[in-house]
Amino acid sequence: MNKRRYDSEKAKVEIMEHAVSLFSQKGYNQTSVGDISTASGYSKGHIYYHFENKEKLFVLLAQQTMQDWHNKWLQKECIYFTAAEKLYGMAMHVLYHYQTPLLRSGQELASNPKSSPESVEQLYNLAVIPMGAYRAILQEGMDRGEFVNGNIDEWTVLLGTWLGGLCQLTNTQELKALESLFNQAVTIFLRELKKVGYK
Amino acid sequence: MNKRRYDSEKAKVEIMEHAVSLFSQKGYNQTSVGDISTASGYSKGHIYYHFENKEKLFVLLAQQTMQDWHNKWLQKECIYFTAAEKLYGMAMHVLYHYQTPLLRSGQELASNPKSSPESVEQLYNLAVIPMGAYRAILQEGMDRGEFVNGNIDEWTVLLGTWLGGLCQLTNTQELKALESLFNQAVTIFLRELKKVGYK
DNA sequence: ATAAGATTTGAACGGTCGTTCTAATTGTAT
DNA sequence: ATACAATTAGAACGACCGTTCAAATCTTAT
Repeated sequence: MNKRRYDSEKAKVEIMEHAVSLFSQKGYNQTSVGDISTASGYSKGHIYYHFENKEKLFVLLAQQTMQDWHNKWLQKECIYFTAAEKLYGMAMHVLYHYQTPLLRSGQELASNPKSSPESVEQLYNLAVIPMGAYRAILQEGMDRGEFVNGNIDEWTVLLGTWLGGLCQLTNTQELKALESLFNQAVTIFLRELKKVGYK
Repeated sequence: MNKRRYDSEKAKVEIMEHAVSLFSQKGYNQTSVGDISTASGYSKGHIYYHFENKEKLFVLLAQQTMQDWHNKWLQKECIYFTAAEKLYGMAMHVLYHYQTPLLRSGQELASNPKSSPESVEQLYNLAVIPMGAYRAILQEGMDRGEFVNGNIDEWTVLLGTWLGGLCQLTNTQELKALESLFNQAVTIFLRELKKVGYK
């Protein structure tokens, strides 16, 4: 509104942005609250004014990031007609927008016995979001006869793990160079989904 | 030989065994030298008598584990005749003997800017071992006409990432329950490798 | 028996980190 | 102008961790 020297909400957002960046780059344990303080320009005390503790901050960021990813997909999904097209589109959406490094930090937190069980559960629950998105595409393909009928849960997991595995490559390679690999995976997977002439 | 109260080699082995277990369970950063000391029953100082530091100890364990895995595979490989059989066998070998949790700890170490570049490089070099094993099978299959010719590097990466992705499931599910999933992945992959009637 | 070397311990140090607390500063309503 | 609440800073703490070191204990060769 008016020019106020204090804008707590802006500070909060800035802290969160820098925290995401740091957690992604350095992992959960190696990112200290001091690091976030230095990067964002706000004091450590101020971070605790906005967030209960480091763990809760991270879980919030992970949830928000995953929701963002899913919302972006729902927005983009309608530009594709067939389920097969959606699979290729999803592969690119995963490649370019899935925040692999951040979610790997989540595994760090989850594997720490000192982490609160609630946080761990909340992080594990995040995995159902992409799986649900994959499953929806497969279901749609089966419903409209584009894909043969099969064990949809099994297919969902197979597709999810493959895309997840491919995502690990984003640590060491350029995204652009990985496009053909992601597409190739979808192509191979589609050959199974569209399998005809067998029974 | 004779009953000696001190057996340094035995102590070293015991320390390493407990360290592997702890690194696998809790990750690299969350496993302290004190933890290893308590679990193994030897003092912290004694650990430093055998190993230069925590980082070097971990790299050694990771290398040894990976070598073990590969050696076990080479031993087992000869019981399979066709390349396709080897792929199924490899999938089971990965499921039951690939030490996923330990290698994830390696990512923790590698993503820490304070880790020595040598250690990071040594850990990254470990990834070539399974990839080489996958590639050898694919090459053999193509050589003997079992698989169609194709981009072997691409196929190797696709197979490796898929198995790697599936391995993540070992954190939350029973190994036995994952067998069919691993087999299904190989089946789908084989359909591409054996593709006939297309061109 | 003794000396020299190998093995093992446990205390101690320096550093880092998550968190808390108090005080200072700023905004807003009176 | 004053009071009160919101915001921010920074010092301080208690805990933990990787590492070092000097001393104690044990083995082996003489």
